[in-house]
Amino acid sequence: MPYGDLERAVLDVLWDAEPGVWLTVREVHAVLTPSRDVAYTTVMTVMDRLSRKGQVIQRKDGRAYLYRPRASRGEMVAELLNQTLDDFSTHDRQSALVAFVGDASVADVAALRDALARLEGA
Amino acid sequence: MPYGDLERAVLDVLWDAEPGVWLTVREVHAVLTPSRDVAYTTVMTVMDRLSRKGQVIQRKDGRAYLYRPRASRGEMVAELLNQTLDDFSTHDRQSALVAFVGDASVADVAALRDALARLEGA
DNA sequence: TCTTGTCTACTACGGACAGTAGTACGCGCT
DNA sequence: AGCGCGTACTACTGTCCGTAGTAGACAAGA
Repeated sequence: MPYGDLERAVLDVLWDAEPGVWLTVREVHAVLTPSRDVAYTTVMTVMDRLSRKGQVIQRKDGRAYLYRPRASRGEMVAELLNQTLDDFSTHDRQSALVAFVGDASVADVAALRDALARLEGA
Repeated sequence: MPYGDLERAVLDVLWDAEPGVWLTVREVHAVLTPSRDVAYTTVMTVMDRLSRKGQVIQRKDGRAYLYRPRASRGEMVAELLNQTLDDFSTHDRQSALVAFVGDASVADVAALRDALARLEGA
């Protein structure tokens, strides 16, 4: 698993915000805190690390930093999928995709068909 | 990245063997050793860890252990893809798949179409 | 039977990554 | 001038992985 548990939780908060909205550490912490008992500074550290890794974008606003995800959830997951494919199937990308489709749920298959159809149209 | 560099190299060796063939540590080490200067016991440790993690299957043959991958490369990569999707897109699997298809190379798109067509036929 | 070579089992260490968080310090407002 | 918020810096822990040595079991040859 790339990215830890808390990192993903933070990303989720950012992704669940309105697109284009920037959040402060305090706001993210507030969202997280009912489900996780985590210190403010911990959230800060994690968000800082995510920004170092390029997964979130940091912007200064007065004294505080504002954060927003670098890409949407879908885009970022798509990148991860590609990276997995790159890392593991140097030669054999095809058969991995075939196996993936073979295992896929009905809903996933529908989503794939749909996306491919959309390509067709464009 | 799940699995380290050497772990993947070991898996690659196992995957590149004839399907169904069991390999010894020595054999894997022999394949690896021209490209990587790595000790025999290192390969052994890695293979042992992979078997603890369930990625390879260990079978005793006399004194030595024989190893074989738990699944084919394609199957394992497909699992990883699914896991990424599960971990990250609790709600939003669809849009991740759409983004993935949108970014995909021509070859990947062809592979997907092909796999879907095969499903259709079956 | 003694020796030597081959395997495994056990142990260990260092670096990276992630969760976790305290402390110190700056800055603006009251 | 002091309080509160926010960041910067630092640090500790656990896990994963690369890396590998050493000890001990056991088989085959001399």
